[in-house]
Amino acid sequence: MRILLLEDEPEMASALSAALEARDAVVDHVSMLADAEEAARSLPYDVILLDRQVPDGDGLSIVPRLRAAGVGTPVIVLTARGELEDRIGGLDTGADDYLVKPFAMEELLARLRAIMRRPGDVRSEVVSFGRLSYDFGCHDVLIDGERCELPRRELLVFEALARRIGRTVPRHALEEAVYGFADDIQSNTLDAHVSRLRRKLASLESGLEIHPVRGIGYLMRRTS
Amino acid sequence: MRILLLEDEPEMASALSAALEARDAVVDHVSMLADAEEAARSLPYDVILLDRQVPDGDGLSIVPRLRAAGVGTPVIVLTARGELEDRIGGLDTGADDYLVKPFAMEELLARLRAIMRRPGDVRSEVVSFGRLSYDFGCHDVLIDGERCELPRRELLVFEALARRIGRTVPRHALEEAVYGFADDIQSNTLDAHVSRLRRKLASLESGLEIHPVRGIGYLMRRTS
DNA sequence: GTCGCCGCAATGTTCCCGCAATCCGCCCAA
DNA sequence: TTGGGCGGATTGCGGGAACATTGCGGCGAC
Repeated sequence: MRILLLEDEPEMASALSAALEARDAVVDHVSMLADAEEAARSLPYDVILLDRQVPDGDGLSIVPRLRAAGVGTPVIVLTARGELEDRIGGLDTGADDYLVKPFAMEELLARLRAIMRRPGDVRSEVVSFGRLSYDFGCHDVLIDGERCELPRRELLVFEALARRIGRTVPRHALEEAVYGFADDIQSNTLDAHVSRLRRKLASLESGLEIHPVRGIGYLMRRTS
Repeated sequence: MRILLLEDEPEMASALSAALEARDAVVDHVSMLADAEEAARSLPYDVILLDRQVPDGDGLSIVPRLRAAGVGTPVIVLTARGELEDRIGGLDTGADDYLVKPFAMEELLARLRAIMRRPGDVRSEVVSFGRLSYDFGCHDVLIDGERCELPRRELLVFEALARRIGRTVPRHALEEAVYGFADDIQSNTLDAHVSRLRRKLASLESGLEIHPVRGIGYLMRRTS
């Protein structure tokens, strides 16, 4: 496991490094924000551990920049700033977990294991695909920053496809996302919504297109 | 967002439900272990919230059973048992996060958002053979990360062979995988699919090849 | 009332599938 | 050695299944 550690207190840093390396992790330790951001951008770490108080700013500040740059590496914040609003702010800035110092090393290791059990990278609350961006939080579709209204069903289809952009979304998963479990749907209503959504994405020149995957479902990807 | 809530204290349960539903979540509330396990097995929730102390046991105990059954839904534990070893044990049992009561509702919501930023709720099974990888969940074949389209029948053949890579798959097992049990197939249709698949694997330089095993079936292995 | 979304169904379109004809390579026996 | 038989390989084609598109009636929101 490759770990990037941003921590400016030498004692804390060496203690963490030692404990992690004892668990067969490879730790890259940096003390400055800028170094951390550059390392995270250029190397594929499995997880990033961030201290908030570092000499050149708030460690948390690199998270949105990394997410915007497409770096989805999980982030765990380690900090003495443990007030409720700090924790909430940290998580909503894009961190995956938030541990308040002092913490038990065993708990950090357990939380690392929990994060490593999950496959794939984290996705930011707001995703951008070329001219189009989507905010999963407030369900807003923006094209060139302009809000674009979508009917409810089409929005649900879009959201389900956007969550797994570039990968096939099985038909039953789409039906589940658009209707509930109980809701039984007949006919080709789902296809109709997909069709209308597809046309809108095209006419808005959103840079996204929806492809059918015969016998399986649908897939959305950037226009090639 | 669909949430399964296991909580036996009525006050806590209704407070949680109300707060979550105010955020547009759909909450299924159960008070017993057995109900929670059955619901989690049969319905695809986005996240499961578990209380540990419920009348018929420890809420955590269903997590390993769900994981073993292939249910990968994220789990957040909400409990009064907040000792260090409880937290570590909870995380290592398969929980994704662990919140100790009393907690601030806002923090739970933030941790929910953090978990929902992740791409899939279900751990999809992905296998890699050199340049090629296959995702059994969404049925995507990737070569060097690039999605490669396969017709449904060929995909089913590939899937059956990939499950037993390096070992012979008998003809009847392939037929069963590609068609149902009932479906009766005549002629050499299966061979035709194998042939087309083989050609594609070769022309894509996937690093995989399909060999016939005379009188038995077929076998897929890495190119030697 | 009116506007717009939804579910549904009819119709058009595309592409896959099953089939079969033919070819190839291996093995065996005369 | 050679011809025949057998199991598999390959490929073109017609039918049909899956998907696309669009119009309509209904109902709910405002």
